Amino acid sequence: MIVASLAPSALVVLGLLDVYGAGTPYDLKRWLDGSVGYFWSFPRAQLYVEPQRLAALGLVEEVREPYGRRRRCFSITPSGRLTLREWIGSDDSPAAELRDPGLLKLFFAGAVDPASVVALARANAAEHARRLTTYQGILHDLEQDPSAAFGLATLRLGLRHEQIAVEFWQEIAANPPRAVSQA
Amino acid sequence: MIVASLAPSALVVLGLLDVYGAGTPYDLKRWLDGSVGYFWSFPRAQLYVEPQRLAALGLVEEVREPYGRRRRCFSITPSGRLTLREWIGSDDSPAAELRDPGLLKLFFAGAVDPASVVALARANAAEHARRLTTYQGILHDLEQDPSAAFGLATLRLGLRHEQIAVEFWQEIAANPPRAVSQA
DNA sequence: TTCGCCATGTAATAGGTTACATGATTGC
DNA sequence: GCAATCATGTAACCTATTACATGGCGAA
Repeated sequence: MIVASLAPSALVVLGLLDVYGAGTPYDLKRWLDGSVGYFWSFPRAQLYVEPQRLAALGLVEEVREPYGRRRRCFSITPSGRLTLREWIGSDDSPAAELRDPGLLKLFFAGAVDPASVVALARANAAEHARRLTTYQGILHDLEQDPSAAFGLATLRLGLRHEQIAVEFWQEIAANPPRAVSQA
Repeated sequence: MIVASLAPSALVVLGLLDVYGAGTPYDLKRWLDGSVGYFWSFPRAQLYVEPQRLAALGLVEEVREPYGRRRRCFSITPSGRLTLREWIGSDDSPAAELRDPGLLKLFFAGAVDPASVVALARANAAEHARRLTTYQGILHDLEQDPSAAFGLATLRLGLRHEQIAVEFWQEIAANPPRAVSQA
């Protein structure tokens, strides 16, 4: 049950190597930024450390260029594939979390003036609209690609999510909540 | 610009003390679990460490029971209130992230058998349905409370979000994606 | 009055983030 | 051949999480 000891970011690395094939930390970064990074990001430095941890566990294999840059190139091992599938099949699953700083601000916005609330809402509406546009672009690309069925599925949830976020913040901007202190 | 040096969880603590008043780490835990914890959680131990960091910065004040349990009770200072408002008004805002382990699994599920995908989808649909019910209960409570306008607003986004998540996973369960490998 | 749960705290560790430092490539 | 950008790596620091250890309090 090695899977229990792995943090989500480790599984992300494993999954990326499984889906996209072998790659350097920089490849991983690009793959991450263009896919799951939209809902589960972490900084680049992780992508140098994490594969080495996985290599120590035998879940990925490191091949280093013998000369020149001596770049590290990682690939998933059979044992790594097994672990990845074990994780996908396991019914352990921590609850999903939204992790939205804007929403956090809104929750605590009872004590700021309404104009600031409106500004907050407008900024968030714009940000989510931008994200929505990005997703529509990706949708267009992925629809061409029959091997991208799973990426497409996750993207569709992202799209709906951004749509309701845009609506939500527009409503807040149009009609900001007013805290009425209890008498 | 002290606000720039504060992690989101620090602001959460500050916000909770602002909204709910003075409290012990355990109070903070209960408040967190019943409100923003649904979309921005962290473990209890943080709630012992974080307030002390904030106290060192002068943003909260610690009063310790002189005898008995010698519990720490924290309250927000005027400087803390200022910082909180500064943060809410600031236009720095990292992008929202979904942080959904189930979605992560789905993204990488191209290589597992369809039955596992269906199981994953059913489990997630059930989990989100449960969460939806929880939110509806909270909605019922908050609607009575005129001072809860901002909590109510964030809750409404949570509700819509859970609704689309339930629909999404039901659709996946009914019609799981099939990866067609490229020829 | 003792058992069990709620509450409280801390220490050690693992994980994530920032910051620094430098090396290759490509376009001009 | 030089500048700009892309790419690579590491180390220090800070944050978050787990694990441990204990204390009080209420119900049987």
